[in-house]
Amino acid sequence: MSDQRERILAEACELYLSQGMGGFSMRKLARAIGVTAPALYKHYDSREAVLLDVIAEGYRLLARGLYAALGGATPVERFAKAGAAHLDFALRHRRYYELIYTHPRLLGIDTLPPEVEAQACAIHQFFIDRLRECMAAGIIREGDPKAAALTFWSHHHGMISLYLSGMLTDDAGEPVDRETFRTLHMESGLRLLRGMAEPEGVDRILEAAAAGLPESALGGRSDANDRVVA
Amino acid sequence: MSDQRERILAEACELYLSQGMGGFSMRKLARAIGVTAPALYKHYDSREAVLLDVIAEGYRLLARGLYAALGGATPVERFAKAGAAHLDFALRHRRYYELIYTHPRLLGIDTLPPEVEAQACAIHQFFIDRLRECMAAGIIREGDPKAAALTFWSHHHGMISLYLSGMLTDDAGEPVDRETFRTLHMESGLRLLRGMAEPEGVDRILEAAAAGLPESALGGRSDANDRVVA
DNA sequence: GTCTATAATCCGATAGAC
DNA sequence: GTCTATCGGATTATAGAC
Repeated sequence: MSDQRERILAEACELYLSQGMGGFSMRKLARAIGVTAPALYKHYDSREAVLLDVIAEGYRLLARGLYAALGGATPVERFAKAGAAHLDFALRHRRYYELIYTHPRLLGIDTLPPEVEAQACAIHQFFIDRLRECMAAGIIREGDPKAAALTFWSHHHGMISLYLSGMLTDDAGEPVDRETFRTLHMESGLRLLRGMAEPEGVDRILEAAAAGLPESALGGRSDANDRVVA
Repeated sequence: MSDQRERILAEACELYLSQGMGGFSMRKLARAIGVTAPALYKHYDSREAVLLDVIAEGYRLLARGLYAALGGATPVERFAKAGAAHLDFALRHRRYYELIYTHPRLLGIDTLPPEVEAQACAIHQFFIDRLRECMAAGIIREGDPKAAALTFWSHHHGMISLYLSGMLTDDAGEPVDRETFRTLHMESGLRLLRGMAEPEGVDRILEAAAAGLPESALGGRSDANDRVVA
């Protein structure tokens, strides 16, 4: 990769990070670097190519943090470090985090390059492996590591996503700050590990859920979503 | 509200729903309705005004579904119905769901109107109330209902978000279909209720997490995010 | 590799006739 | 309420000189 191409990528990241998708145009990018827009096309075929490279950079950064967790001496240490690394990534590089967890279609991208897809799968697999070895070590309840990783990952990502979207507010209705969020995140993680229901409560909830299954209770017209989702 | 204004709103939803933010322009909207762009300005002051109305419509739709859950006879039924209504809303109106859980800044909106903010808070409060009455009924472990609602909500939203962003894939790497997702969602919810860790595992994880706290393990440069977040 | 110039297209919004 | 015409601006991308 040429020096100039590196420079373009770095500045594209900076630009995206500071202004989001709205600020991401070839003209602004060129202006930030100090050249004119057509010059960029000597290094990238299109705007989409630049964006894909920014996404790939986000994955590289996340992967670097996650794999550092492998330095933990025991399964439980690696598990804790992996969770911390993922959270740190989201808090320190929130734009990259949003980019990674946004459906490519919303970014105007039809399909991600196989190399990036592979990295996304690798991250998923990384969490599965952390759960698997914690099960073997008697830390996490035995079961399907893939299913357990999904539960863990969902809770983790859900909290981060709610925080980043500004929906986590304190009693005064103001968005919580970063340190408060870290505390909430850890407390909630503990709740996930210990379980939320009273022992006999689980069955009661199961019954209620099963009873309500047949009908789709939400009375709304069926619109374009069906097409989009299908 | 005039008939035409209703028609504009309906078509704006449809347009955003099917094409995402990129497809949401006054010109495309006018074309979809069969008028010219300037005609829209007789009904809405600006593009942003239309977008805000679409968002408000999403909240109305979600709220309608959630409050139908109050028809449940017992706390546990209302809890189960509320979860099902939220999931149904996400699956049937995925664009509305994305819109509601997207930071307004990413949509080019500085501040939501107080009326919409209030509705967002009401939804959060709704989940808290469901948890509170399940605690009183001995279904959910006693504790702070607000904190418990956050855990429940995060897991719920996290799974939906991962599914909608296309990150949930089967063994062949293909995105899972809707029915498979419903199954995964229910199984994962059960795992959350029962808890993931072995009893003695919780303490081990706590130790490991506490030991790793002081340093931010993720070695990356500190970039524009800090400015954005602050 | 970079420039100027330009093509082609899209955007939000307004003025004024009907 | 809707139209035509238009302003002023943005965008991606290309052609061709240097």
